[in-house]
Amino acid sequence: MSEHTDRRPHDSRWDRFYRVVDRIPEGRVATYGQVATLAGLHGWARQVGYALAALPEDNDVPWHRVVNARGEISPRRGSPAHALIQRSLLEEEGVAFDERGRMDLERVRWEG
DNA sequence: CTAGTGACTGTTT
DNA sequence: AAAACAGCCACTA
Repeated sequence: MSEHTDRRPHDSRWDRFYRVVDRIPEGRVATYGQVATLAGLHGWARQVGYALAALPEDNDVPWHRVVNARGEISPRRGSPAHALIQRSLLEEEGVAFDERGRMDLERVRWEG
């Protein structure tokens, strides 16, 4: 992000995550823990979710390519609709889901 | 400062 | 294999 807008405290921190998410290729996914580790912050998986939840609607970050370690889309408490949108976006990129709503991480996971 | 919360994860039931 | 537990860390009120 811009060096001039670092005044918001979380931006500099969360930007580390956004940077990593931004590198996930189309048709691939990464787990929250993976994003945290690649950002050099092992163990901050929960914060990755928190950071993504704080994204504005008009963002360029491929937030939909981040899933949980079970290979499924993490359920939202507030808006279930967003999870459905995420699944649609992934399916558009060719990511397949089984009848239980899970994807094959071995196959679609981005290794970074 | 304490307590509650969450788009998490690895371990144990 | 699914659910429950217990760590986990920053943000908010």
